[in-house]
Amino acid sequence: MAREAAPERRRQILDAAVRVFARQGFHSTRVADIADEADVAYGLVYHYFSSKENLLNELFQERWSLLLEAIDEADRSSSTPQEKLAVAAGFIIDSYRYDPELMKVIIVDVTRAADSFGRTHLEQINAAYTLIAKIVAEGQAEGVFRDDIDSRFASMTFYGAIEQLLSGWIFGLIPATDRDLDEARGLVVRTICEGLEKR
Amino acid sequence: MAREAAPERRRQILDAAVRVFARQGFHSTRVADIADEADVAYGLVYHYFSSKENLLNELFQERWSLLLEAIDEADRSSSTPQEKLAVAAGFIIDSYRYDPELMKVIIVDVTRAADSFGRTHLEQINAAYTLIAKIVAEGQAEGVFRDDIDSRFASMTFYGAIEQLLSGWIFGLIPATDRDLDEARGLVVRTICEGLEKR
DNA sequence: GGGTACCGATTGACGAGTCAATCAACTGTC
DNA sequence: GACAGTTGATTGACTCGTCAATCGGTACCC
Repeated sequence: MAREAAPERRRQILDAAVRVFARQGFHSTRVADIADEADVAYGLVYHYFSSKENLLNELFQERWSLLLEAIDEADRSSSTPQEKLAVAAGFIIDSYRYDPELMKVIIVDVTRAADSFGRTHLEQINAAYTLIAKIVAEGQAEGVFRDDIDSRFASMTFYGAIEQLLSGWIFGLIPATDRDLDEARGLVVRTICEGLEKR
Repeated sequence: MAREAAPERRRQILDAAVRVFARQGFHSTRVADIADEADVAYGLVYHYFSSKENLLNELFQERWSLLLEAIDEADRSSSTPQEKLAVAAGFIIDSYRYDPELMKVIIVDVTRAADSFGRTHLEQINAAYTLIAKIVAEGQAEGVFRDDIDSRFASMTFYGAIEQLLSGWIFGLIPATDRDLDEARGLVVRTICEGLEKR
């Protein structure tokens, strides 16, 4: 294998890891599988990453930090709380749209298994919930949202609804055409903000 | 170890498995850990169960079949769709209340990793979503629920919201006193049915 | 004595991580 | 512009711990 600039090789391995993790799940992928998928020698994986778990961490951090920024940005630049939530939901759904494999890995292997690895992930994950709770709380302060539902509680509900949609797409339980993804954003937000009942 | 009637021994091992799986996660528990926790010889585990995975399956089936029954029962015996959803939510929340360890195992190790094991679990899991969707669809047919939100979609949202609450409790991200659990049922249902907006 | 509960040492596979060797590209020197 | 020395990328065979599952056996009950 010809020499490459280090950053490219690193990326090549990360990308391969996403594909393999998505296909087999973290626990049943051998680092040999990753090396094969990346077309790289076994040992090289350890030249760039300290362990298999480290590889997963990098993937998670890379995407999750974008998510945190996006939610924060939504809070700062959108007007109504409904719109803020819509932007946040849109970002998550688009993350799935453009890199379903990465989102599958994050949801199935990280988000869920959050305490088998160190508590580091958990703090990051919780940060997202907290940002969403902040949006809800602001909506309540403005008098747009009812205040008999705890903002933290509402934030869990909102995030959970979205994550479940992704799970549905990931496991093939609900249709995931481009059109479905387009509609999903509005549907979650409407469900959570306006409710299922006729008004 | 004295001889026992087979069903008791079996139960003893299942109960131990729940505790260990909940503590360490499925992948990092050794069957020796389960045997120790159950105060039973290593080999006895294989006398009653064909594999470690089989043990997990049994635990899942045992609880999930009750869940399916409960939702079905809710649909048949409650009056309004809101109340049906409340009964379903209540069952899941109470499952956590009375056996948080089992629910942790089911959510963290089964529900999420649903396709690394055979597709069997997935069908069972999907059956629950389908039952909930049925309740929503009936509500729509009665004119109680709006019909511009697909029932299947609404069901994912509803279930996802509840599961996320359990996750929050499991990972210690939101308070889980008895009072919180009591309130949760009404809160999810109100959030999903009535929405966050002031009316 | 036949069947069932129970025991735990042993086996065999598997897979993460190591390491010594090789190789390709620079860097400076004359 | 060639040659030696240096650096760090790349290789993959090997080590070494781990663990699921097996198996040959004993104890007990009918």
